[in-house]
Amino acid sequence: MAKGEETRQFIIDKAAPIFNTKGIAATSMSDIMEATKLSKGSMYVHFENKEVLACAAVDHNMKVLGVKLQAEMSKSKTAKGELFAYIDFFSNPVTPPIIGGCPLLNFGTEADDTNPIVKEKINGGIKYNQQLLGSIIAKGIANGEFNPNWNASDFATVMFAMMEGGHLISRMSGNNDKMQIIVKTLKKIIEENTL
Amino acid sequence: MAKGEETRQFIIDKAAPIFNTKGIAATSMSDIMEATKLSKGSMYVHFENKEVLACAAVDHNMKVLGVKLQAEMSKSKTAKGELFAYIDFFSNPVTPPIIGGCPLLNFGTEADDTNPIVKEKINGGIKYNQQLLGSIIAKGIANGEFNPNWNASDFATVMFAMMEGGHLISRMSGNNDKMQIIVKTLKKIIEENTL
DNA sequence: CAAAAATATGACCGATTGGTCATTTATAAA
DNA sequence: TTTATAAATGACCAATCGGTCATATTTTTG
Repeated sequence: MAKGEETRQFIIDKAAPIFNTKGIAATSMSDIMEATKLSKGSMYVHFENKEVLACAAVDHNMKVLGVKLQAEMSKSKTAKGELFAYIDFFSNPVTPPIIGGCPLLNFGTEADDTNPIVKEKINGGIKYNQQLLGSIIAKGIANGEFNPNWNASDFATVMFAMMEGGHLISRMSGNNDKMQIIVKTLKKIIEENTL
Repeated sequence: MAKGEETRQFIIDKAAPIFNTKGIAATSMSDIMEATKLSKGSMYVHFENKEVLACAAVDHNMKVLGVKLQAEMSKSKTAKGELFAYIDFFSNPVTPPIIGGCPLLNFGTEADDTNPIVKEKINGGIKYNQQLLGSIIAKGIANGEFNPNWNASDFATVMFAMMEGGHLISRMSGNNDKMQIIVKTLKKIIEENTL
């Protein structure tokens, strides 16, 4: 990797958790300078402005989270195991897989009415998650693991929504109790549809 | 109402939707000045700083939403009717009851790691919603409307989480399709527990 | 109506914002 | 090793930020 690209990645690595924690608007270029110990001029060699850096940070957060998730899910052999791995991966919002919590929730709500580019990135991330879950269920049905009358697409939507909602509740209360109820409920539904 | 209190309320009325749309960090006092057509000095007669105004705006958004919700729910005579009214009230995230969408989601995610005061306000709002739903179900069970084995508290949590998650999904995609799936699923569960 | 108190104004403040650029330093190519 | 290219620096910029305050105006009180 060329020196330039190396520094660019280094900046993104340091910036991503800051943006995910403080939000885009509340994160300043000085915050990134402090975290990277780089000069202001150097930042602008690699990113033409704050918006571009923020977008790169959004992408990075989603990618890192996706890679960690896949690493966990790939340990499972069955469709049911994969769904459980997905649930377990996100079952602890107070100490989440990446600093700041779910980037879809964080950047999504901030970008909603103000940043169409980031909003579309988040929309893509949400769709990806729903499709991932839907295809696992479809695979499980094809496998003979799951009840063939189970609506894969609908449950994928419901499951994703419950996880995000549970994430919000638990982060606000500061403990994972409510998320555990979500986890328990989802696993029960999956069990009920397991043959 | 004294003149001072009148102006204070007027400022909050104008500021609340702006904060709910842009977020606290991204909303400037100039934004409020422009919306109210008041001078900067006048703002600081009624609010000692931006943080105090933002808190008042958060409270206001939650209160207005709560009043509108109660108005809809009070039309129902049965517990099932009240739950359906709650669901219908939030069933259209693209054109939500108040400008900017759900304040619990908006301010919650922003305040999460940065603003403990607002965070606690949102935590209170979330608890209130769960308790509201839980008590309606409990009432329905006492009534003989609902299956007495239904776990009121757990379903209240699940329902609230699904609504918030669905809200996020639909606002990001810009249409209510996924929220309709959430609505359909919740109503089906309620029907299944109706005697 | 007059005096006192509350409210509204806008110029002004220091600090910080995102962003630029001439210059220096380090890397890559010849 | 010399030369050309890329990257890093930090002083600097205009604009905006949240916030103050002397002054003017309006409202309330006696």
